[in-house]
Amino acid sequence: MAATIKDIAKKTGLGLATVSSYLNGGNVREKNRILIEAAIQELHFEVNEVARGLKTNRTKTIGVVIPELNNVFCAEIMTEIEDIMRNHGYALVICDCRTDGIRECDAVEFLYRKRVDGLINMPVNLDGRHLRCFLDAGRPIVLIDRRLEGVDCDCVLVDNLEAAGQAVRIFLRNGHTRIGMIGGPTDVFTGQERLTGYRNALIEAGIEPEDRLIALGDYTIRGGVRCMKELLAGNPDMTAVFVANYEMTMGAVIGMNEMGIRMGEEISMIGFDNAEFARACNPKLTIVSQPIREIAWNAAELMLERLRKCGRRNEPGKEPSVCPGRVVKLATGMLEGDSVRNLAG
Amino acid sequence: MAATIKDIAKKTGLGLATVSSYLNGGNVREKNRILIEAAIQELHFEVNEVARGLKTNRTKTIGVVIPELNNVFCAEIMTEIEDIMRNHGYALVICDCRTDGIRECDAVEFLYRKRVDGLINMPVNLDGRHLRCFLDAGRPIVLIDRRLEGVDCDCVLVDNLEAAGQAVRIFLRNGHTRIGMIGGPTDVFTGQERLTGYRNALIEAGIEPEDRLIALGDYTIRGGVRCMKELLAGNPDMTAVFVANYEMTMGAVIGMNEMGIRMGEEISMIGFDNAEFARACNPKLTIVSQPIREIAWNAAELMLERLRKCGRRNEPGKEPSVCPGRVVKLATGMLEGDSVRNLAG
DNA sequence: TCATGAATCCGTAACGTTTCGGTTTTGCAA
DNA sequence: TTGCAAAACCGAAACGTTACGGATTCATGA
Repeated sequence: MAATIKDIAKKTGLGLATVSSYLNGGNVREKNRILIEAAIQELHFEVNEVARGLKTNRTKTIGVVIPELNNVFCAEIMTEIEDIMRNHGYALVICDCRTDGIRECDAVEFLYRKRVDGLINMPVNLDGRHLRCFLDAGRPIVLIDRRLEGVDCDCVLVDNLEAAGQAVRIFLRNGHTRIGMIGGPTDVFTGQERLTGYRNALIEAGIEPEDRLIALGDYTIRGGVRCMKELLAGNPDMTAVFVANYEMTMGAVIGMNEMGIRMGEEISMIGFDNAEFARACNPKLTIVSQPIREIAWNAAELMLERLRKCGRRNEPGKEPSVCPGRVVKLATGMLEGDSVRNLAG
Repeated sequence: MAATIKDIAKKTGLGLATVSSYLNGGNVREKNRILIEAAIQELHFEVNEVARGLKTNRTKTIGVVIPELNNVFCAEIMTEIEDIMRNHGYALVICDCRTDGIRECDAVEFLYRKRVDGLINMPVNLDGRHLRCFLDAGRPIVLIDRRLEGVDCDCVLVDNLEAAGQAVRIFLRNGHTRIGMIGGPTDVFTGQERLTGYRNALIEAGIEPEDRLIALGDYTIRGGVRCMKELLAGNPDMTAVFVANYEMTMGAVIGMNEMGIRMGEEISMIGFDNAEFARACNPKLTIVSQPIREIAWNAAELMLERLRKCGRRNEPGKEPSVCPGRVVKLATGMLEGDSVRNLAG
């Protein structure tokens, strides 16, 4: 039914190879170019990417495994990456592993079998075992948001230490000293880093971090609610709380609401991510904002670069990706609202 | 490098066709089955889906075009659909068109060229012109959330009239009569329907809908803020507002906050979608909730059914998808919070 | 043991590209 | 005009699978 390269070769009287060469940007004599283009028009020819893929061993497709599509941070990054990659002819196959290690393994394996050219992953598993197949095959991997020890690949992170530090210092500047934190799981990279950043900033200011002021959740709304209630119950003297991700920020707000405590008056608060939610809070919530666009741009760029240099079937001799993994670390921002009370004023 | 079907044919001494038959669930003698399985183990063989795709003219991939990934409603549906489709061996290529008609066309064309087996679309364009290529090729389409006049394909909707009606009747039951509405664009299917539902419910209760109580936004947060402020400024007697999608609900809450008006006291409110946001509001927001799981399940099931019956290359004679488009309409729920004040009490 | 139908098996020809190597054509200087 | 390198062209052989039609094998009953 659909026209093939053969048809247009026949129609133009040219050879297969010439047409193919034209399609791939090769040089073709002017009059032949016109001939070919006319034939393509007339027969509505479009190259069969599958056949091409079989021959070139590239699918022009890249896989993505993320913990939760239904999560503004992930979704926003995906939107941006998808845009960039599609402009370069790459389709994005997105797999949501629901923050489950097993599902993550399954997803990676699925994508491997689908022969995606590369993998972008916001990892849930702590070791890189689930990435083995891509690593072994020399297909490029870019990690986002979380680093993985012992896995040599590109990686885009934010400066979590500094993000938490900034938040704590805002509290300090406004006269707060009993500053609580709702942190993430200590076995998650960002959870660790943000907690460390909080601790360091306190110590720098001469304040000894206290365990009773730290509640660790699991990055879920439910966890945020629980943590906030715990902190409130256990620390009547606490005046401020820093929350280390978006879901728990929402949870913390819910928790305060349910306890009948007014944010920004009785308890000051700094949350994380999602400017929209922050604006919707009353009073407006101060948050750490992550540079979504930059994260996405860097991830896409790292991936595209790898794809450009390596990946052909018969790479002559040398291993393709001997170039070691690069790490990009980006700065976060602070979106100031009215949720931090000045104790001096 | 990687083992092919030929290798395992050679290893086992069997023919190509026999191995292929085994791989596709055909019957093979017990001893050969064992032979083949051993060879597959030993050579780490896995079928090349691209080659298979070339031969069968199926990519086991389906395309999705949505207006906004960064939108809880879309994202949640995608998560569910992805899960189901992947369990059936289908990869999801998701394209975000950012609520832009041109981008939507581009995305559909991109997916068509990528030769996805089917298309799931939450359409932005009003006519179905962007779907032409899939329609002509007889590749299945499933629309979500919005119907398209004149396009014959499967479609999963919710009962928007009833959703809006329920909201209005809750207000009425609590003694409200001056009920405002923040609606979507009238050229968007759901926008139309929800507005009609609101109007009908009022008329049914003997109240004449008034234009001054209706503000139309563009389904964005910004729009929600603007509409809420407009309504508040123009209608000092208004006691309740129904908001017709999630983003505008968030906007409306922001708007009220910024005007210093307490939700559930001065103004009662019913929003849309996203139970999490509703819980985070103070007081808890009453919302219309859409049956995400059911929407996703139905869309996936409709798609899978089409894929099962049609699509092979040389369908003998008959057009594959003569079976006309089916429309599934699902009921919404109501998640009651404390944002509707009883004027009688 | 033989015939017989059913169940398996097999070789080969596609599917639509790219690529290898060799051949023809072109443009240009002599 | 001729010579010659460079540019453009070409056919055929892959890439790894499926599917057709015919060949082989099997179990079974006479």
